[in-house]
Order: sequence, then C-alpha cells, then structure tokens
Amino acid sequence: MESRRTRQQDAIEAVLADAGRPMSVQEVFSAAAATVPGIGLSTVYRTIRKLAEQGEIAAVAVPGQPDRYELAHVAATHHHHFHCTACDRVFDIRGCVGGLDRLLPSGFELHGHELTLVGACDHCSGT
Amino acid sequence: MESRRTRQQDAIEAVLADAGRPMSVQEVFSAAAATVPGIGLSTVYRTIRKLAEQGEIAAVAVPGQPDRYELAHVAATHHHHFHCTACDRVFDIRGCVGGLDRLLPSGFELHGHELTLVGACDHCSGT
DNA sequence: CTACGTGCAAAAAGTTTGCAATCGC
DNA sequence: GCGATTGCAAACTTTTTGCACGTAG
Repeated sequence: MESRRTRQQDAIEAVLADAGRPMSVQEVFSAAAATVPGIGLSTVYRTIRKLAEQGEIAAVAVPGQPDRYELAHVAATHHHHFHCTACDRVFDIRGCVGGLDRLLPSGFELHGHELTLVGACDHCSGT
Repeated sequence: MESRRTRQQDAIEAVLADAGRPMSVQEVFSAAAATVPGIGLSTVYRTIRKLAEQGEIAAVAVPGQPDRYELAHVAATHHHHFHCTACDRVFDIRGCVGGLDRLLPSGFELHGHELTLVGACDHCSGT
C-alpha cells in the first residue's frame, strides 16, 4: 500500500490545484490528458477515489450531475460554493455563515456543513 | 402534451408526500410498488423527471449518491437538510440562515441557496 | 375514439474491475 | 527485481429510450 509518485498522479493533482474550482472526473481527465497524453480514464477515476478516501480532495455534489472534486486544503480553508445555472460551473466563494447550531434539532450532532448558492455568475448575469 | 391523471403518478406523489424527507428513485419505486404492484422503474424515472421539470419536486444531492427528491411545496416552505453520515438518511430541518448576500461576489446574481448540515442524527449520535 | 402514459426490453451513460505490461524505487 | 500503477477492455450500475398495448378523457 505504498504510495508511488507517478506522472499521472502529479498531473491530476496539478489540474485540481490550478483549477481553483471543483471539477468533474471528465474535466480532470481532459485537462490531465494535455500533460500526460495517453492517460486512461480509469486512472483518473482510481486516483480521484484514492485521494478522496485519503481525505486529500473533497466531493461537491450538484443535483442531476456527477460529483465534482477539489483539493481538501482548499476545502479546509472554510468556504462555500456558487453554482451558476447558466454556464453550469461551480465557483468557490469565501466566507461562511454562522449560527448554524440554532438550526440543529436536539439530539443531532453537527460535524460540518455545505452551503451552495445558486444563480448566475458575473459572466452570465444580464448585468 | 396533456397531463393525464394515472394511478402510478398518484402513487408516486403520495409516496413523496408521506415520506416527509427526500427519497431516492429506488426508494420511491419500492414504496410505490406497494400501492401499484406492477409499476415499472422507468415510469418512476419518467414521472420524477417530469415533476422536476415542472418544478413540483426538488432534487437534493448528496456526494457519491444518486439524487433524492422532495415535493416542492415543502421546499417552498424554506428549509434545509441534515445528512446523517451514519444511517445515511437526509432529514428536513426548519429555519434558514440569513445574510447570504454578503458572501456574494460582485456581478453574481443570487437566485437561491441550499444548505446541508452533516453529522449524526439523534438516533445515531452516541447521546 | 384518440393519443398519452405504461411496462418491458434494449440502449446509453457513468463507474468499477481484471489483467498483462510498465515504471518507480 | 519487485510490486505498485497504468491502459485497455469487459463487467456493472444507473438512467434513458423505443415500441406495442392499455387506458384516461
């Protein structure tokens, strides 16, 4: 269960690091293929799954679409997401809401939370 | 493109109405089969998709899992979700956070938001 | 009666797995 | 050299689609 450094893994992590926003497996695959031409889709799936299990990347869900992933150290810097329903991209937004404890029903334990704003990004809004 | 009232559609909507929490397509299928024995899985998919397009039900996403659905009139009564990572169920919780506008980057338009608390429900927490 | 909605089977899309060849260490 | 990792193809799973029949209006 050693961890071996390979061109493919480096490329995948680099893609996620450079993106600055959550990406789908397909997006990662396309982007990584630019660096490592013959890379296989299964390798991307395997690597992403491994990174997710190790907690190095976090999954972001959008209804009706496959999950997207982003580096955990980004996720650790607490932030949230903005889903543009026009161009369908997800952006990271800084800041966090507080006072969530008051929403919690008694007996429930709060471990974390995920907030997604929905709307149109600066590029897609009619502004 | 008329809308015809059928036994199957009634059963599916009844299941969602009675559940009180977001359900997956499979869950709806199983529950609806109790009322309409020979119901087909495709019918459930088709009906749910149609209801979603008409805005009568809302999709709730959980990373790594298929979407779950709940009646929109419930979603309209603004609320949020709690995902128990132990029993893997999603609960509705009342109340809503405010002040989201201040999180919004300039140029972005806010249409809605989705907040999911993550943790252990009263049944699963060690309490 | 007309044509929308259903059930079944086949197809498509998305993800995982088996295996021989490769490459890091 | 040894064994983890890869790429390809096949297996699976989940969701969508084609079609003939049943049925609501």
